[in-house]
Amino acid sequence: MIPDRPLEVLKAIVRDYIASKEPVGSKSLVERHSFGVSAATIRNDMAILEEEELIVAPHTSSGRVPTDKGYRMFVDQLSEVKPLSSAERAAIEGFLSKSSDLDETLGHTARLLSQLTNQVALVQYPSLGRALVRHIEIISIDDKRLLLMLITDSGRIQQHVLEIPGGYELADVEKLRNQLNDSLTGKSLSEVSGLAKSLAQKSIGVIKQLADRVVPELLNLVDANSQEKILLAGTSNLARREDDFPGSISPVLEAIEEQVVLLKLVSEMQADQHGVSLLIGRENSVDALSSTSVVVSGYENQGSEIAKVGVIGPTRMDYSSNIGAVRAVARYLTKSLGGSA
Amino acid sequence: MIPDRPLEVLKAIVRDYIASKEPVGSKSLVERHSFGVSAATIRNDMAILEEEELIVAPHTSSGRVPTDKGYRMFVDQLSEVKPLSSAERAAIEGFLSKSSDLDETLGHTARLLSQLTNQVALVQYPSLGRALVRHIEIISIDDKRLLLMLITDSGRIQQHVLEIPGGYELADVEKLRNQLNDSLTGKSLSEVSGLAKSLAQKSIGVIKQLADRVVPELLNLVDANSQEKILLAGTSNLARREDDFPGSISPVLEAIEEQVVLLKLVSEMQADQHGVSLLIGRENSVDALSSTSVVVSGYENQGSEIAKVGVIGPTRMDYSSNIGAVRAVARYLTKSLGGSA
DNA sequence: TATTGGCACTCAGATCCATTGAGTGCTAAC
DNA sequence: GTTAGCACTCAATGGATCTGAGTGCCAATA
Repeated sequence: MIPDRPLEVLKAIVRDYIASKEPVGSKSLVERHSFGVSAATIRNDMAILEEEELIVAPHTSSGRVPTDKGYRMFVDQLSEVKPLSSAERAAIEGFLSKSSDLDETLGHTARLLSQLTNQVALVQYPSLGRALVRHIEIISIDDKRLLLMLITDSGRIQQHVLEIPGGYELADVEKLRNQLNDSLTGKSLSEVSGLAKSLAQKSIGVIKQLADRVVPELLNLVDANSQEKILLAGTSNLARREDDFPGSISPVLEAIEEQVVLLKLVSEMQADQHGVSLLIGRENSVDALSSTSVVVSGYENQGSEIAKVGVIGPTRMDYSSNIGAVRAVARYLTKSLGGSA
Repeated sequence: MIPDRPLEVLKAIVRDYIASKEPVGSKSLVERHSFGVSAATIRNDMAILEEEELIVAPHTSSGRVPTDKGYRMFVDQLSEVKPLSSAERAAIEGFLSKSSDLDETLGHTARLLSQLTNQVALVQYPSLGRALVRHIEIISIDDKRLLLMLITDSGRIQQHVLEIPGGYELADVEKLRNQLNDSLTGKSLSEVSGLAKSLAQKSIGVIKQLADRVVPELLNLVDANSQEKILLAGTSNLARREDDFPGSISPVLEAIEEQVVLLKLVSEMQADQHGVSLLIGRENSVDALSSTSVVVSGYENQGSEIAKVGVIGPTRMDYSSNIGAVRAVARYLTKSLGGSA
């Protein structure tokens, strides 16, 4: 267990380091904060912190810098997060209320969050897996092509054009559509596969022919597209923090552009205190991201979490305000989805 | 007019500089290429090129570097572009054939192009303005909500959920939908506005009430969403070329993330030789992009250009292969759209 | 007239060295 | 437990010097 004052010293170090980017030494520490003790005493405290691997010295006889573990202790101690300014709240309200469809809402959210935090924002698309079928539609485009659509309760819409080489009768399409809707509406996507197949088998005649064409495509929509997706915004914010990254930022950018990696990372994160979850530095398993931290929060529709929003930036970030911003945006997003989508 | 040998010298300088990133001097020039003349002669030629502002010396007595004008002359002289390797062709075919809907196709295209060129790829969404209405659909979601959809011949689909506070009759919706389709299908989006409005006016009774609700939203879809959109991929490729940019890359990233700027830039470009259009360095009007070049080509649907694909990278880029890649990808994209979308 | 060898000159970049100063660890005293 | 004092370390800074690739120019050559 770390005694009280050393803990305060750690917090001060983190704050100063975040603000100045310079390793912080005992002297500047006593100058800026009023600990009521001398620099030498602080040095003793710092020795304890170093012993615990909460801080390190980049070179012998230089100031100290927090380690991942140090940041972790810092945020775990964080009792309250910086609330947003009223201007920021207004910005969120204004921004999100404007959007109409899901794509737009999420796009706006990403941009907004990146501006609010000056970090790279990420918005995960609602996972199809947990979603429910709201409606299935089949639209005639011309005499040989149909547009198949799948609409989920999270507002996500998937569509695919399919060719019916032999043409089709409108009435048959209508029938099939009704059958599909009757048996699938309200079901979760994971159930669709089984149900749709058995429906195709039970059909007969012309309808069966159509169904044999349509159902596989429907499954494709569910399947191929339940591959999740993450939206990024504000990549340039990373570049601006360039010197917070050891070599070049390019591997970092590469890693976050790699959807698969990012998705895995994000989906493994479980919300903890403040309804926000974060990974600091090497706490995440992706090597290229070892000097970044990820802050995410879940957003909900109909009371259950459907996906995550968050930011990613250098470990040396302002955790307090980023946590605040991510949490606020997640809440507004939840609200905005509950409203209209 | 520039005499022959000096022109060859220019080409050699551009090529060597692109390959080495070092200012190139007369001596290394005669070593690497067989001009059959001495370094002193080359120096004279270089004096001419410098006179014409095709090359400059970063510092007195250092090698020379091509200017924007020099690059321009170089590409204008370019008689053939580097053809893709068969592996690359195969990659394109394989990649694009997999995609089903427009979103996916364009997403794949962007990733593909960025990998092919090692540059930042950009893909413009088909402009709604020039597109034709293929189909309008109104789908009942629940008893108070409708989903309005607009499908264009380029395969782009816009949708919006709208609330009908008083509820509606399915039959009325059906009627309205038929009316809309009858009068709008096949029309260009720019005509939709007028036609839809007059249709709303001519209607009567319940249908009119519905139309008054639906038509404005339809116009919104056409309007608000005819704001165009550009997809980016491979931003990290820019970061890798870090030192090709004077200060930091961050302003460059910022500029290309700014959709509006990029759209303006791209849409002002007109295809020239090779079916490809390019802006070199300061030829573009965006200040932050003064040390980048943009290579784009149009892609088509139904024989007319609907939008552009391309790459953006440092002026010091391999124009020959990038032009080749962009052109090839644009062609395949055209083909792929013609096929199924 | 175009080409060439020769030569003095320039200047960015590397290398070396001394200086500086923030910061440390330790010890002895309070 | 705290503090003052002190010797020590080492990154960063700023000359000073050296080096070499490359230039521009000129007089000689073909």
